[in-house]
Amino acid sequence: MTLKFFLPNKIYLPNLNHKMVLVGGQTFSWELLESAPNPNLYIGRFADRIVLLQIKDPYIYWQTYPKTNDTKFIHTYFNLNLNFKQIEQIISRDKYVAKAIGEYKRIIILKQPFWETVASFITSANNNIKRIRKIYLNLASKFGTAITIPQLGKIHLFPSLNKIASLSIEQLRAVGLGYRAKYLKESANILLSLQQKIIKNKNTGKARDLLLTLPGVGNKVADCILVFSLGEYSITPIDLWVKRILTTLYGLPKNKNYQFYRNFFKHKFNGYGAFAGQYLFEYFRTNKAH
DNA sequence: CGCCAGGGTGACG
DNA sequence: CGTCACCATGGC
Repeated sequence: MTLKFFLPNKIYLPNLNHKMVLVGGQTFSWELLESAPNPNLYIGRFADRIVLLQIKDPYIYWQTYPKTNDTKFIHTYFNLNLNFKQIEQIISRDKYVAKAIGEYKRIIILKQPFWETVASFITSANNNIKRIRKIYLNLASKFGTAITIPQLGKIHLFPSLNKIASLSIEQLRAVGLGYRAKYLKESANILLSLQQKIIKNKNTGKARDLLLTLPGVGNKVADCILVFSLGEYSITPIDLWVKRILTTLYGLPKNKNYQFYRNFFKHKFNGYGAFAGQYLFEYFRTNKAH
């Protein structure tokens, strides 16, 4: 069958590296609909909505379901209040970041819904990007409420916080979570009463301490939630790849603790270490250039 | 077949 | 505070 999508809304977001941003390492909510004749058509699954995107540089055409034309969600999600060009100028003071910016299209940091981000990065521990995305999709398919999308039929939302909290560990294991099933279940239970408090304290520094009380959330996952959901752009989550970059390219010693590497970015990029880190992560993960 | 993946936990010093 | 075995799963 032939799919013809007429997505009635558009935002101006020139030069976007949609592949690295939407199906890279910062979100696991998107799937490229490769079977459709329309190129660069993505579907995103969230707890409250399904989103269709079609990238036609410099615009992104979009629609939300079941609430249509949800401009507020799209503008928040793509962080359109930020001046990306200015941020890129600031972080370009570093030669490796400048090189990445020069060779790749624009990588932005999304502002993702809180619960989906927590669930994604609890899943991410000692895991790989392809499988994290698959588990996210499995969670939606098995436990998410289905809604009807024109031409696509029934599409499952990502399961809500309440839904995951109501499931058994055995049910969660069935989607491939492995030992992380227990962490996701227990964290969901805690978040039933803690979520609003964390979001309310997102700019105080207390949010991080609260996140660290969740099972399956350590230093790195907490930083990912702060950066990819709570708008904290001064820090950089230090994962295996970023540490590899810091020790090989920048010559930092290998046997330091998490805070040591984290502070390196915090003091170097004038409040935008998160963007610098994201460029380096995507650039060197893709290139495998040491 | 072994190795690795956007790490965290718990036990032990 | 630092180290280290262990943790499920699947792609390669």
